[in-house]
Amino acid sequence: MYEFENKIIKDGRVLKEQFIPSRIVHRDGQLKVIRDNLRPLLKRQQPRSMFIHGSPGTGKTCISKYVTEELSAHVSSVLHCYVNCWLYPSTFKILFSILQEFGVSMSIHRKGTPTDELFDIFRKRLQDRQCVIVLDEVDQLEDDKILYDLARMENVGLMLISNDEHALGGVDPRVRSSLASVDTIHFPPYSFEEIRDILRDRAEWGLLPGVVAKAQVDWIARVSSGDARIALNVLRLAAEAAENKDREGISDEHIRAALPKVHVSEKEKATERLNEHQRMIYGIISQSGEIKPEDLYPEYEKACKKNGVDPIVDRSVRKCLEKLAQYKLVLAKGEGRWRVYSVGKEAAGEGS
DNA sequence: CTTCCACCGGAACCGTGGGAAA
DNA sequence: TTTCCCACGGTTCCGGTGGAAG
Repeated sequence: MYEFENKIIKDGRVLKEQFIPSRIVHRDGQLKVIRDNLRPLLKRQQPRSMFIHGSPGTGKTCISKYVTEELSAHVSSVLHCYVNCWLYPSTFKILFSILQEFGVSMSIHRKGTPTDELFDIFRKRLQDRQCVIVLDEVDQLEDDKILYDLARMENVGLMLISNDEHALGGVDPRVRSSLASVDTIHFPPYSFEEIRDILRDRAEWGLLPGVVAKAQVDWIARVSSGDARIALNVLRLAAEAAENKDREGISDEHIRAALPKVHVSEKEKATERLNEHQRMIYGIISQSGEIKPEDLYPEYEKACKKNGVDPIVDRSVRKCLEKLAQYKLVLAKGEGRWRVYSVGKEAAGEGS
C-alpha cells in the first residue's frame, strides 16, 4: 500500500528470534543426537524422549522446532506440536493448544470441557499415528502429572526444554520414573565465532548486501556473550532504526542505541505478563532489595491504598509470591517463615 | 514446661466468565 | 433466552510449626 522500497532490510522475518532458518549453523552434535532419538519414528517405533537444557539464546527452541518440522516434512504421518508452558501452564491449556495445533479445536468447546476429556480426544485423534510434543519452559508447568501421562503414551516422543538444568529435579517420583529413560542434552552458550557465523548467516538472508560491516557483526557478536537471541535482536533493532532514519546502511550509532534496549527487556517482558497484584508485590520486593514475608503484606496493603486498589487476602499474596518465584522474577531463600524474598542478582544493588 | 501467637501452606470452596446445548 | 458446564483466580478454613511469653 505504501510505495516504500527497503534500503536495508531484505526480509525482516529472518532477523526475528522466532524465525527458523533453513539450515542450522553449528550445533551439529546436538542436532545429530536429537535426530537419532527421533529416528525410530521412521520405522514406526517408539522414539526416545529428551530433556534439553541450556542458557537463553543457545538455540534450544529453534533447533527443536527445526527438527520436528524437518521430521514431519519427511514423514507426513508424524504429527508435531510446540507448546510454551509459560504461556500455557495448566494441563488443560497444554492439551487444548496441542489439540488446536492438531486441528481439532473446532470439535471441542474451549470452556465447559473437562481436562480428562481433552486427554481422551487427544488419544483418539492420535490413534495409531505418532507425534512429537515439544514442551518449552517446562519448569513453568503447574502440574507435572501431564508429563507422566504423556511419557507413558505409546507413539509420543517428548522434547522437554528448560533454561534450568534441574527443571526435572523436583518432579514427583512417579513422574520421575516415567521419565527415567529421557536423554539429557546440554546446549552450551555459543562461542564468539559461532555467534558471528549465525549473525553473518542471518544478515546474508535478512539484509541487503553491504549494509552492515564485518567489524560491526563482530562487535555485536562480542557483546552478546554467547546469547544468540541478544545478538539477533541487536542486529534487528539496529537494522530497523537504520531503515526508518538514515537508510544508508547501519551505523555504529544504530548498534550502540540498540544494545541497552535488548538487555533491559528480558525482565521487563516478564513483568508485563503479571497481573496488578503480582506487579505491586514485585515492585515492593525490588524496592526493598530483601524482604521477609511477614513484612511484605503490610507494605502491600499500603501500596494498594496508594493505588486505590482493593487488596487481596494474605493467603492470596502468598500464592502470588509462589508464582513470582516460579517465574524466577524473585528469589526465595529459605523455607517457610524464615524465607527471604529478593529480586534476581542483577538488581540486588538498587533499593533504598 | 506449657500456652499462646503469628505465620505458612494444603485443601476445599466460591464466584465469575464464557461457550454449548436446550 | 435460560441453563448447564468447567477452568481459574481468589477466599476461607484449618492443621502444623517454632519462637516468645507465662
